Amino acid sequence: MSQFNLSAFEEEAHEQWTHAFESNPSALEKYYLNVAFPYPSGAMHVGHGRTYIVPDVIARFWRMRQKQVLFPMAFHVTGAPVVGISKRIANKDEKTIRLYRDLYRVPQNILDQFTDPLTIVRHFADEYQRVMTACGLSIDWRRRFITVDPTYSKFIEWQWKHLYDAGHVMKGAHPVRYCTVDENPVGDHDLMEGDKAEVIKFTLVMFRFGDAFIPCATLRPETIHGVTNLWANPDVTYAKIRLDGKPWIVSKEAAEKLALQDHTVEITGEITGSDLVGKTVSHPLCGEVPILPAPFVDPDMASGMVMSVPAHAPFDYIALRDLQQKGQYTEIKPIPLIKVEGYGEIPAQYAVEKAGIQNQMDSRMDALTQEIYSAEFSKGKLFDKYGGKPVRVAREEVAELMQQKYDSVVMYEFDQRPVVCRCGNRVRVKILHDQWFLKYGDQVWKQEVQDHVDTMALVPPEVRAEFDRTIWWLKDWACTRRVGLGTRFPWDTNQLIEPLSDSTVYMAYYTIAHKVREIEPKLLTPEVFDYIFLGKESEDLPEKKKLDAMRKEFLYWYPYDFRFSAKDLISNHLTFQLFHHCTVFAGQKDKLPRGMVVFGMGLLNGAKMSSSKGNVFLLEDAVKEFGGDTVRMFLMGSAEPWQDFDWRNELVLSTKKQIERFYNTVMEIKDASGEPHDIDRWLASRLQMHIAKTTSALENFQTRQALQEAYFGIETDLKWYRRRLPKDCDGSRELHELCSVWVRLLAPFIPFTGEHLWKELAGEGLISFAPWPVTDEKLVSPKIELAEELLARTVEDIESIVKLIQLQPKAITIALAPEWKHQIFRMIAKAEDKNTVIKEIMKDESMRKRGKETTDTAKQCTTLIHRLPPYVVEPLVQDPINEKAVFDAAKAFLEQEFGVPVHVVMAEEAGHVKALTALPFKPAIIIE
RNA sequence: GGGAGGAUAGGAAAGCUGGCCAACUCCGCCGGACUUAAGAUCCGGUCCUUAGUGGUUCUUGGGUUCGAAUCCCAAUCCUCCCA
Repeated sequence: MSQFNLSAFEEEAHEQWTHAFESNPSALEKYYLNVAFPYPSGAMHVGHGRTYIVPDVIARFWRMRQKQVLFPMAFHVTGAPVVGISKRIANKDEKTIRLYRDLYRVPQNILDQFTDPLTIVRHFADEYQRVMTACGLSIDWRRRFITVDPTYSKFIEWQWKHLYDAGHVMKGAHPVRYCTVDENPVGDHDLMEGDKAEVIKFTLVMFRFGDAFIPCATLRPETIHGVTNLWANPDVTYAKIRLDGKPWIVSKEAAEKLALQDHTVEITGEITGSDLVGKTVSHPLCGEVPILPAPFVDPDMASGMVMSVPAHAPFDYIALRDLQQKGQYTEIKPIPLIKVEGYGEIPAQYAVEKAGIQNQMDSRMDALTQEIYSAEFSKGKLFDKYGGKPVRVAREEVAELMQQKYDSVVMYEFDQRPVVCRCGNRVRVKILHDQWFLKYGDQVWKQEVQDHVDTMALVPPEVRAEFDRTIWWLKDWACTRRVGLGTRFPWDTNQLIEPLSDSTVYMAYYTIAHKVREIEPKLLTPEVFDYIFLGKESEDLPEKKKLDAMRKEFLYWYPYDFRFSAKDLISNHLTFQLFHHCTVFAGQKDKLPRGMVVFGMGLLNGAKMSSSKGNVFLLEDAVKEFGGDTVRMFLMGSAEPWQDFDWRNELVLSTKKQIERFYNTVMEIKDASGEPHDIDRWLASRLQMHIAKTTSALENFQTRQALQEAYFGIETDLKWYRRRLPKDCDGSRELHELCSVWVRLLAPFIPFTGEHLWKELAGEGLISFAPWPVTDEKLVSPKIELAEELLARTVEDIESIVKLIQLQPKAITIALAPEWKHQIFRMIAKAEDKNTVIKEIMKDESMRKRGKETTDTAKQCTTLIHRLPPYVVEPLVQDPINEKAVFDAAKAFLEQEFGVPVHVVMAEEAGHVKALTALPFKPAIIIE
């Protein structure tokens, strides 16, 4: 008998699988599923494993259900990250090199070539394919592509033409990080410092100083009425400028920044901070306020001038208090204008005093500012005299008003500093005007998507709410970039299509990916794709024969049936692709996606997997160490796909033992040749149920549930079966059929072991294509199962009693309930009104004669019926079993189990008080 | 801060259209059988208690109900997305 040797099985299977999963249109019904393709910038870890193994299990399942299954894979290489990686490697960045050399184990000679970004993604794309294959993924690799293939770019151009024609692509202005030395926008990877910094939008409130404006930057324009003064840094020399022709006073840094943000700036002079201090400016809405000195004012923050709202800003409150404690400006009082529960009259004062903050240098100031900011934003309301609106509403409205009527302008600034370019220069915010957007904000477009989502199958159902929300929350999306790999933007070839935007309809491209390569890219005009995907005829189409073949593929496969992805992509990619499908296939509802399955995230030993933190376990290592089947079965069995899952090496080991146990069991019993016994009928009946349950679980993507049934369910039954076999009897020859079913049910999960066992069982062809087991109704026998359940429950009861009394039993008597108790049981179980059922029973003379005995039994039966599962009670009512026959038949078994004589008697004949407690389905047990 | 989803015994995880629930299943651990032994396998146990029973449980605190892990409210914590 051949030994369990997973790696040998894997080798065997791989040989037979080469090209086996290449899938072409056929007479069979199709099933097309796909996964969000990977960005191959590093090695695969076990978290990736599950993302691709789940769809593979589903693919294998439907393939065995005799569908024509398409499971393709490609690689997403568009975007900037690898460009950054290659630069860092070129710059000999230690951290990056360590990651690639030590964690991902890239050989030095290849690492040396990683200064070219394409080399990185090509290397890891190959590695992905190798590891995916090692995991047994049944992918049609002919269709593999990467997103910078020239043919793919042509496809993207076609797709974008449709978006553009539909009016969904538009040009606009957009603030970006910008390096004034490189004269280029700056991506994450180009930053030396400040990669977390975000661009935020300030409103500049204009105070009038003589004929000039002094702009103060604020995130809280709604507090304008609470301004008591301005702050200027007395140690700073400010610039007098003409901004768009108007005189302004700002910091020198601000002058430089504003010039990048759509303003013409001309420096006309200087004025020191100390010259400003003590002067007054006129408030845009009301009266005059003074300029006070404040060393904390940073000239490099926004305009370099700050408006002070001491009632609501802790910094302003403290700065003012400090001055007043020196006896200065004592006439200034904070002006509260926002009411917020739990913060007293003057929130900033309340919070500062409650925290016991002494001065501006206190380290808690930032947190306190954030706290007030949040509290007021979420719960605050303006005083009635200022409109009485909630802060979150008023903020927008006031900002709008200030811009419309009071000369306010918007200024963009980073939320943290410094932000420094790799070249060493400071990065600024610049407004670019040739930025292109996808108008996801378009209400009509949203509605189209919503209408379609309503018809889609979403798994698990809970994610529907998140899709719905995302559709309506999406705003216009900046869809072009200047740096990275990708397809050139057709309407501005200096720019590239942004990575999330170029991978939205590629599921359609898969259908033709292997054939479109045969055509020269330059021939792939939009008309060509219009023909392939939309059936639009036009003159002079090249290579018509090939196009027809592709058209045929597309029509056969599309739309896809299910797309699989982790849940983090719901709010971008998964929703984007629906927007794009709705436009590209406008008017062809039958080409829109049918369903999606959304996964949970992966953990490693309870912590988040993260390559940068080194908390990863490479999938390849896992496969080598434990075997492909083991990795698959562990990942599928520990949680359902949509749950987060945790990988723990010590748990995986026991999964391997389980596979081995399965293998050994099958090898042991497959050639059994005994005559069938009664218990074989039970086993066959149970098997039908497991087939049905496994099937329905897989139809619903419940991999764990399916394994539960297919593996443990059958294993448990087999144990009982073998226990129940008469002494010295081997299993019957019917076990061969059970093995055949069992191996097929598990084949989607453990295909390597599956293929090997299939051969051992003399199965035809590859198990990967063998027909999925179907239930045979003829073999289903609820009655046999029920009888067996009665026996098993009784055995359990006997065991628990034997254990409790701690005596060595000499004999066991099983006393069965008399027929009249069965009658009561049935009447109660059937009765709709439990209150009158006793009366009903008492109508019977023979029952009445028994008196209290009857009522007691009725009570006990009521309790018992409650305790028994419906699947037991129901058949007992419909078609009672003959308990005597069951136990008589099992007498030998029971004696063998307990090693003492077993007597089966009717309760009346037992002559023992305990016997009187016998109930239907619950015989009395007397142990001597 | 906004949104979506979670929290179940040592670990993972089912149940969650209210009564089949002391709560499926797997792992771990403990005991027994087999074995020279280990491993594997099989049997049993694994909240407390007990002739097959009863008690206290499903993050915490309230509520609805004859009855709640399951429904409602609040709090705490976790995950993902956006800000």
